[in-house]
Amino acid sequence: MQKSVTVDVPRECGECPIRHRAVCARCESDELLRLEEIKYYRSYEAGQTVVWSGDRMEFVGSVVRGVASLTQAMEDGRTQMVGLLLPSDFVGRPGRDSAAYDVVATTDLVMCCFRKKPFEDMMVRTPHIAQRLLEMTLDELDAAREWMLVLGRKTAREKIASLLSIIARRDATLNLAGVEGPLEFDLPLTREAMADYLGLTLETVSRQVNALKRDGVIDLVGKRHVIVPDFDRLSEEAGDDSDGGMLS
Amino acid sequence: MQKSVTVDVPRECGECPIRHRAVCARCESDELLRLEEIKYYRSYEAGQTVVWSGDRMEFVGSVVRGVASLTQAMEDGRTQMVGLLLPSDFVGRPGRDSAAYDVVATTDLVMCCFRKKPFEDMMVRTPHIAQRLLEMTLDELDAAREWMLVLGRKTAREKIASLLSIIARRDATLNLAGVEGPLEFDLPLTREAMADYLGLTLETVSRQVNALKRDGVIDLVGKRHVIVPDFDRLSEEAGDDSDGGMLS
DNA sequence: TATCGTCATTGATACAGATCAAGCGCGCGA
DNA sequence: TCGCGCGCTTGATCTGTATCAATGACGATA
Repeated sequence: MQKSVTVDVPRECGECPIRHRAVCARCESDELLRLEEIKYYRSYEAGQTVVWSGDRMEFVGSVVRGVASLTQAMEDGRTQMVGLLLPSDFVGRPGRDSAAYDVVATTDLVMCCFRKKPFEDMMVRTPHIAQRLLEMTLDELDAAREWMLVLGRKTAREKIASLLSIIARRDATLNLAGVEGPLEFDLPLTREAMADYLGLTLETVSRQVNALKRDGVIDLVGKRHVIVPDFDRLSEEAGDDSDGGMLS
Repeated sequence: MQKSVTVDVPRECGECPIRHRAVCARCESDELLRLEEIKYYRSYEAGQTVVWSGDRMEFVGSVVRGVASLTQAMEDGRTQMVGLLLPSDFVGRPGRDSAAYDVVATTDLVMCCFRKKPFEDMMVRTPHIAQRLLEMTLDELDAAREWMLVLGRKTAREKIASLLSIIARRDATLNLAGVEGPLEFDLPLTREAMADYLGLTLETVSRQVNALKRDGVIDLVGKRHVIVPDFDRLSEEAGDDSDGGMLS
């Protein structure tokens, strides 16, 4: 049964919650107007696939609300998440016409889409967009490299702590969030999705999450709501330099 | 003892072996002239560190000859390679002033360097450079994501086969190389560097390389020269779709 | 209220790859 | 020519995580 997703989207870019972080962040108001002409919103419900790997990409766009994941699968079913897309993140590669990864909504999702061709045309004429996209891509590359360290060298416990720390950090920068005091957030991922993110099985994820809880590193309300009483402690468990490194 | 590295570099960009693949690939001849004014070459010998993570970056640049690696280390010494830089690859991030990773020459290395500030200035005025850098960064991101699947989900044997396949492919596109017939190349990495690339120990790397040899998937001349009699077979061992996917 | 499905937990066991420990082979400098 | 060091191999053993197998908890549907 089709659950109806309330589409409560800004009508103007000026009011958009991701206005200052997305690919359009650097646009002047006239550029924004032209973007507005080619944009449209689309909603997906949790679990829905946005694009299948190999399919023709009709659009590129930004996550406005919700969370999506980029995953890659082997023929025998082994699956690795290769991107976690939070609000303001960009989906799609200008210049390529078929998707390289599966894009799946892991929560209810709203995307701001641009038909691919007009967007590409606009990118050529609008350096502000290309500049911002370069910056965002470089950030994603950094994130991917941090993730490679997690996948290649960390223990299961450190992997879980790393994931929680990454989500906590991104959640904190997205919302207001003073750095001090207990952090608190909802996990946007099932245990299985966490396993796909971290290169583990869902059983190991479950065991290690509960171990971190037993050890007081985190607290759980239900299965998805996480409280982090001491972020430095969590960073330590993640094996990160204890530089207190909030912010990127 | 300082081994002298013969610096046999092109004097003009027009004769440069990476002219059509590097960050300057799209430049017109007048743009190239301006780049030539701010460029200089630097050589490193195998094993030398080009930049330390956290250090101030004085320059950005391209690998002209040789191989370098980008690595990240944890406090306790665990090390993960996060980038393998072959000729034409770009080092450094415009807009950031301290290095995020260690850059180490894994073979003798020649780099074409640009002082950071003048290059950044030039990037603003020269869309061709920014465009090409975006394209290259997107390619690197794709490579990083393929690598994440390797790190997260593949067995030791598949990891080794994947690495060999990646190097064979890049080597083939760099040189002439018809697709058919046995491929042949030198491994630019020690067993330890391969282990750091793949999230394994050097012992496991050694065992699996020799296992692939015993099984006839590869042949070795000495310890570093690899012959691949059947590339499809290698791809299969790597767990890749047997789409015969040469080229990206 | 009963039933089903999804998501998560928990336990027992197996195994791939890490770890610990020699030992080899080749190039280089003395 | 010897000996040393580095890169690599090989073997024995240990262990962290996967795998296999129930079971539990909750929300939705009938």
